[in-house]
Amino acid sequence: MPELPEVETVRDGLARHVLGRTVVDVDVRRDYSVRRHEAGPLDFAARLTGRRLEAAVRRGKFLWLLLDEGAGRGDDALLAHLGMSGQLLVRGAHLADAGASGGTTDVVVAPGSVGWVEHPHLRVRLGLDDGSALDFVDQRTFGHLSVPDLVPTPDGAPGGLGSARQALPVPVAHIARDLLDPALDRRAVVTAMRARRTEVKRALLDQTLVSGVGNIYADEALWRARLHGARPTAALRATDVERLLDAAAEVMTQALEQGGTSFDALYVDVNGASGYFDRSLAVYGQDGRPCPRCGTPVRRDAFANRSSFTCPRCQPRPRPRRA
DNA sequence: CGCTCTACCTGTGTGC
DNA sequence: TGCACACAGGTAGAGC
Repeated sequence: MPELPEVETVRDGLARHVLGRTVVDVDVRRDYSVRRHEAGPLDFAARLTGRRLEAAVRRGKFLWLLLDEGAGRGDDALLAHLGMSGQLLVRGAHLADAGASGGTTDVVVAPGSVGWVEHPHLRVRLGLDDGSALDFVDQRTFGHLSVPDLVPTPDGAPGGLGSARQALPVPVAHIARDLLDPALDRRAVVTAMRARRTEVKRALLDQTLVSGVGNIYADEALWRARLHGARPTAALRATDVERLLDAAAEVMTQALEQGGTSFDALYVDVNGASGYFDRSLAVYGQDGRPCPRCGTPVRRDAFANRSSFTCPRCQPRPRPRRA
């Protein structure tokens, strides 16, 4: 599933392959994929057509492409959330000269030409001015695209953008900075998490506290920090929370490095953890397999309509608290 | 307001 | 073989 490292891999690919291009055609194959664009698919297409893609920005699991100035309107952006199966694929002619970044020898086929195979889960296609296409592909349709306005926030934009771009897409305004954002206030996150009256895994997954962590990396981070996700945040020491945040940042950085090395230059692609990080997962999806640290079989438990994976020895479950 | 729970989707895998 | 159902899970919004 696309969490922060996978989304960052996509952002990087977009930054290298589509910036400077202008959208010349918008083909929404499934309206549901633009459901968050409240003015509807026609308005979505109208707002994008003729616009130039100027920067690729990410916060947590949200990703957006800043658009050049629209006629008589404020700043806006093409916003994407990949959900659990979304992909952004760059396909087409301009990749022929992308050898410097990817070294690919693949035959490049223009969209629509002989030999072109369209992805069965293509939801939205953006035709670009060099004959290439940016495809939004999403099997399970939890992902979505929209073109929201940018709004100034007290928090400001991620990643050291210029002051003219100190703004976030409306749907991202409430999302906290992520663990790889240099401007993240770690101490404030620790304080906020400990102030919560909930379990630590729930707090780690709360995108308004710190963003980018999903179910997979939450379990991996908790395992690295030797904490059970059911531990009450209020009972944790500050050093426990700091260790957890360090572990989460570390595991996501490592995943990002692996994702980067396996990145196929022909695609701006993401297959989620199943694509390339599987072999490095200590506990997620590993029920019954030995814990890499102590050999105790990894355990799977129900958690919030999904699963949690833990080592019962390294991460002892807290004693049930009485109210 | 703070926290928990569910709806939203569809392809894949499993059990009967 | 075919059908039913569980499962994967991020987010918004409803509910308490």
